[in-house]
Amino acid sequence: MPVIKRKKILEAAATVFSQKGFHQARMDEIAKEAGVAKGTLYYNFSGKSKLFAATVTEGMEKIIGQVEKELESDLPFKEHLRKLIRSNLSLYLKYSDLSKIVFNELTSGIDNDVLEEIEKVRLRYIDFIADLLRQGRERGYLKEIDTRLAAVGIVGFLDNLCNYYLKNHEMLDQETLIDIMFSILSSGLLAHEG
Amino acid sequence: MPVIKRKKILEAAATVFSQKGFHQARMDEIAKEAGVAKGTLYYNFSGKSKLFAATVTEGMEKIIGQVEKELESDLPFKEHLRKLIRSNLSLYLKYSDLSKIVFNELTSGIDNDVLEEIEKVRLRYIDFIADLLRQGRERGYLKEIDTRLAAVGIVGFLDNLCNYYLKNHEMLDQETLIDIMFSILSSGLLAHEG
Amino acid sequence: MPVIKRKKILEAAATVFSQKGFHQARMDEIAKEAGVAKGTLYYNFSGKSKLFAATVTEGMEKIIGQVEKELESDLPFKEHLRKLIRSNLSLYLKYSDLSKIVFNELTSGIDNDVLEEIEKVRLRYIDFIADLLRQGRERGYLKEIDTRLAAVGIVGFLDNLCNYYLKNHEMLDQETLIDIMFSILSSGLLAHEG
Amino acid sequence: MPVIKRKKILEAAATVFSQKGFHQARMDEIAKEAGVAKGTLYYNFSGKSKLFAATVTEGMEKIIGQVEKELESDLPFKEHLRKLIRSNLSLYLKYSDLSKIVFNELTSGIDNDVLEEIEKVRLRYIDFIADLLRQGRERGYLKEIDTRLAAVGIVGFLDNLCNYYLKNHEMLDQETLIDIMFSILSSGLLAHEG
DNA sequence: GATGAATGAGGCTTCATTCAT
DNA sequence: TATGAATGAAGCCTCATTCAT
Repeated sequence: MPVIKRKKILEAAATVFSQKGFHQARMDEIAKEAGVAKGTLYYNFSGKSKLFAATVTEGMEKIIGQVEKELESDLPFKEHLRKLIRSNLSLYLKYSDLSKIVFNELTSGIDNDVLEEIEKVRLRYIDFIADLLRQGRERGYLKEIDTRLAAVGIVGFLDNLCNYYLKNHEMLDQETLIDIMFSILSSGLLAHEG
Repeated sequence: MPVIKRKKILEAAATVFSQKGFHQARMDEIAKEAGVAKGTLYYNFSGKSKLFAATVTEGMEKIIGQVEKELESDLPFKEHLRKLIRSNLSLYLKYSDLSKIVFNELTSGIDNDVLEEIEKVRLRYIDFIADLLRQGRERGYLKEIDTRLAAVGIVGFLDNLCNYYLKNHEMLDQETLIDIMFSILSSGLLAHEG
Repeated sequence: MPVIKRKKILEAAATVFSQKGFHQARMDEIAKEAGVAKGTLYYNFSGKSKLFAATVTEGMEKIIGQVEKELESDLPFKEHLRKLIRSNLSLYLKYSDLSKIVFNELTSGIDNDVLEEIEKVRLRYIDFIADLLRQGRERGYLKEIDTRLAAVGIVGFLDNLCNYYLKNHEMLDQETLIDIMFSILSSGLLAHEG
Repeated sequence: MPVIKRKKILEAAATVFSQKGFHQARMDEIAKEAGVAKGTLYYNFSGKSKLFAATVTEGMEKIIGQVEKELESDLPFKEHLRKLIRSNLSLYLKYSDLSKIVFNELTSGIDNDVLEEIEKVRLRYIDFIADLLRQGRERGYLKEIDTRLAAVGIVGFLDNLCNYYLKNHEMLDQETLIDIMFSILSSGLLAHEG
């Protein structure tokens, strides 16, 4: 009920989980970060796994929602693609904590049902992109390829590069990065197709 | 000296680490899997982190070596790219244990020097690909792009798709997957360039 | 807060540490002796070394406090000296556990900061005695000697004899022992000085 | 048989045991210090405890022998006492390693038979001093006191001060220390006896 | 005689979870 | 609702000892 306290906890959890990863994150630390007693975590969430699941899903839902919103407009497909890349990058940087969890913390040792829940969020994002591609394909802008597979590849491609940028941002201009990502994804690596 | 015992341990470690992840892997289990006493692990490696590091680096060196060997021939660049994709996939499937570690287990909580060692292996692979691209670019087959960045993106792209294939291989033909990966990487998503 | 539980733990620790010494004392055994779970030890003290330090310092503070109290009165110096000897003996016997630790367990292998803390308590006792001597010297009852050094010697003298008495008390009357200790310390070994 | 190897091991053991104490000394380290393989320790001594016992007893026998030799002459008792003090100090400083063991490492956790063996050496030294005193007493130089008890006290007195000197030798002249020790032991603390 | 790789019992410590208040 | 003291299972690691060579 006290939605504020729940939010405080989830924010603290996001911070700690992303800094330490699931297994290294300590309930103690999350409680301290949230400014509540450890018991309170258990009063609001049934255990560590469930707190983790809530953190990830609620966080990701918010992010996906933002990407969707930013892509609502009715632009030509190429612009859509560029915008997706830009949004993905800026949100990755903004919520790098959460992103790292979703894309790197899928190791086992987490309750299976929790893992599945997280996988579901991942898939929601992939399907959202697949949908984007499908729309483009239906209008003829896109090759005739399996859009789900393409989306999987794109997410890996973007994720790896965003992560690389995060670690090396001093050596790399953001717009340049976006240009490169767009160039490869739209027309590939080869010098000229023909 | 008994290189065989060392190898047995590293193989067992690769199995367990990839199944459980670093933090959930138990030294007990690795010892049992290797058929040695727990103390033997510590006699040969100074601790869990170091065993992990050895597992990953020695394993990856082997894999990278294999990819390099398979790509030694003097094919046209497009064929080289296709071969890279094919090798990457087959080795990913063959050594999926190790691959999962390197690409997913870079969470914190591992000794920093170990993490750096692993990162070094990752970079070796990326630089190997970047080199491949540079050769292609120098002969004019490739766009004028930052080859390091392209390599980072490609690795993420391939890794995500290989991993997806691993989980869904019943729904997907291997050659089809290779075709799609090649198509996107070589000429992008767009229907026609120009 | 539950000062009672803390006290229970410290008492159990004093017992076990003095019976087994620092390195041979087992946290398991201390917990059992205290009637708490092993985790409770760690909830109240950050580790074995810190528990040891607390046991020693808190125990010794109490003992030193008692000696000081018993010597508060304004007796002539010779009576003071005799009283010191008597108090030292009776407290050594009463808290032989603790005494053995402080005077015999200063071996290495204990955290250095803990060793220093213990050394500090030892010095407090030595300085207390040195002070006693200084007062006597100022009033002319005592030789003109370095009181700190004398105190160090006295403590060793008393400690060794108390310990000897502890092991051989059936062969030795307590008052006789006090007389001997007093005799040597006050007028030395020689038959007649002059 | 190879008395040289045995000696090398015992010297290494003395070094390591005195630096680390019995429980913290590692057989590995002793072997390394001695320049032999670990198995060789077990080939020559049946275990850690026995090696410790041999180290202490053989070492102490040597030291006691030296003190006895230095006191062989037929000096007046007072000179004898002063010489004892001087020898005790110089040997303590020379073999501080061993001394620390004998006087501080009598914690339990060592095999009981080994402890008894060490205690026996301690007593030999105490009895040697008691003998010295008895001779003096018989010639009328000494008070009519229990010489065994006096010896126990003297050993504690000297040991504590030697140890103090060892830690604070920069602040203290050796001859001054000997004077003080002699003064207190011979004529006590009081200003004038009468 | 000598070696050192291998062992495994046993220690310290962590931390998710519980529950009386 | 909220707390935080208490728990104890479980993990990493050490090291004296053994034994095949």
